[in-house]
Amino acid sequence: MSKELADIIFPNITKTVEDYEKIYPKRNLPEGAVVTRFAPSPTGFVHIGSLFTATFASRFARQTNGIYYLRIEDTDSKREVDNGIELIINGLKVFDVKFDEGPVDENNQEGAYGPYIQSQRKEIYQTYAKSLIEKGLAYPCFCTPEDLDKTREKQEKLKIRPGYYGEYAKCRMMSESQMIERIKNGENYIIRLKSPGNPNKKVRYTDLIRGMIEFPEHDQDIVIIKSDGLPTYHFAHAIDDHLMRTTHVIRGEEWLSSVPLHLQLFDMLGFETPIYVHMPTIMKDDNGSKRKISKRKDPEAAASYYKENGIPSDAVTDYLLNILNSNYEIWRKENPKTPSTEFKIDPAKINVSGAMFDLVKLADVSKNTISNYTAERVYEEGLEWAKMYDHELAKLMEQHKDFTIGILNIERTGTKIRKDISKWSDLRENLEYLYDEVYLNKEHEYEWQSITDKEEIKKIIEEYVNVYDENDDKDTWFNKIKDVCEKYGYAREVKEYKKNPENYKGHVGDVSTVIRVALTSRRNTPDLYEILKLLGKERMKIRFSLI
RNA sequence: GGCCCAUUGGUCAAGCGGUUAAGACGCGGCCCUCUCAAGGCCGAAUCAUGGGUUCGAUUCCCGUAUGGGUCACCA
Repeated sequence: MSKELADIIFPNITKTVEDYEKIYPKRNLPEGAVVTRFAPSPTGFVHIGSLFTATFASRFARQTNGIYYLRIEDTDSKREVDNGIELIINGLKVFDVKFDEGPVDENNQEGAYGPYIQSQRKEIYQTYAKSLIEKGLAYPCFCTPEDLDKTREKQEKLKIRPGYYGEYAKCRMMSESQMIERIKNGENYIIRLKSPGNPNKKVRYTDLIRGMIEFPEHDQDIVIIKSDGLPTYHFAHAIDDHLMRTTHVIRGEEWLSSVPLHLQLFDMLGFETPIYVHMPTIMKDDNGSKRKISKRKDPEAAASYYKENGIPSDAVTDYLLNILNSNYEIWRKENPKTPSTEFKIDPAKINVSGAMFDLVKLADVSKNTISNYTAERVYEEGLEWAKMYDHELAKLMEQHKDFTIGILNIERTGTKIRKDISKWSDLRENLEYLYDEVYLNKEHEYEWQSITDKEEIKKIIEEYVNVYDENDDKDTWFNKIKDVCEKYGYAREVKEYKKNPENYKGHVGDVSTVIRVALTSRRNTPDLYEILKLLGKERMKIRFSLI
């Protein structure tokens, strides 16, 4: 019936929808396998919310032995960026999100359901658009942007729902011969869907996370093919997800309200509808009010922020998993060293309302993550970070590799693990004062505590130098400090001092602090015995001589 | 504004008609301890609100408020 019109609009389309059904057959996958995808615009920027969604989607596919693929949605040429595809792939790889199919770099793609770049699928979309026109389910629209603005203004004035529908869908009413004539005259046009929806009727669908949702039917004649011949998101979504045999459409909550349209599209195209999964939006606390975490205002909205700030990607993943399924935290506590991929995500446990992104909590998660690393791993990852963001530190770490690993290994083995690093940028504070070239070339403010008298300090130090032996074991070492205490009128035990404070000038803690501060100029350090052993007696003496 | 979604401590949240309303982060205190970090113990702090339904509502229903999303030839 509308074959003539369809042929005039798409004269070069020779394949049919049946051809494509054959080219992209149903996937042969085990029962329950989830086929899903990551479908970004190639802006190169990976948003924390996208990472959240991708983390869930990739694991969900993996745990069902399904497929996770990448599809690039580049139907808006205005938004593209150089190397956009690689930036996305690499940006996600860092967080252990990998694809089974899709583009692998700017020029290559893998998988049997491609091309996976929408701009390369123009003919496919047009084939389906042509078929819709043939069936009288779509039509060309000649309205200019100005025309559209005018109707919108009119609708706003009248306080009625804006849009291209009902009596406002002017071109829908046009006769076919008139359409053909205007096309032949060379007028510009786009293709619109002839929506059969009735807004007084309801559509229902069940979201995997949200349960049943009811909407009025969609009745707008939305654009499916733009004037550049490329499809709009909605049209491409229906066709691609059908042809790529997607079982689950996992995407951000912002798409929720277009579900009625998508359902309609699948129906008109004769496709089976996928299962929809709308992920909650990650929010940000902005002076007491809640808002969507934003690329423009919040640096932490970029997935790359965490790398720059020295937060291990494992920690970010752990935190994200934490807001994804709150039972993850308990699992993690019971399985501190198991790869997080072993955790079975339950989509039903995903919270519907968007979580406020909490950098403080992230720091805690990260602290635990790092505490489970070996000293070597801390060294390697820390160095990798420092090479990018703290060159001076990187140089020191490289020059003193074994020494640095030694420091990092203090209180890292056994049952009582030290947890004082939550990000690689903490490393400078933790290491710097132990490198001689930094320490020896600096004026120091000594943070003496209870014993502040210079003469007394010198006396203690001198005596300590006399008794210290690098070969002592920890007990012997500590007993020698206690001997110094006794000699100068300090209690050997803190408890003893607390019982009879009038009998002593102080206790072993005070004396230890003197040694610690004389050695490092600071009050807080890891285990003194270990530090002394790493530094050795000679360097100890040099440091003491500075006070 | 229309439509849709949500609402348990400051934050993440368990809960799914009867509970002293878990747990984690953060905060405060104590303990442990050579300092700090950690760890242990304790504490302050929560069911937005008004109606129903019910013997009984945090839980079910309706309204209100608040927050969020969405209404393009952007995705």
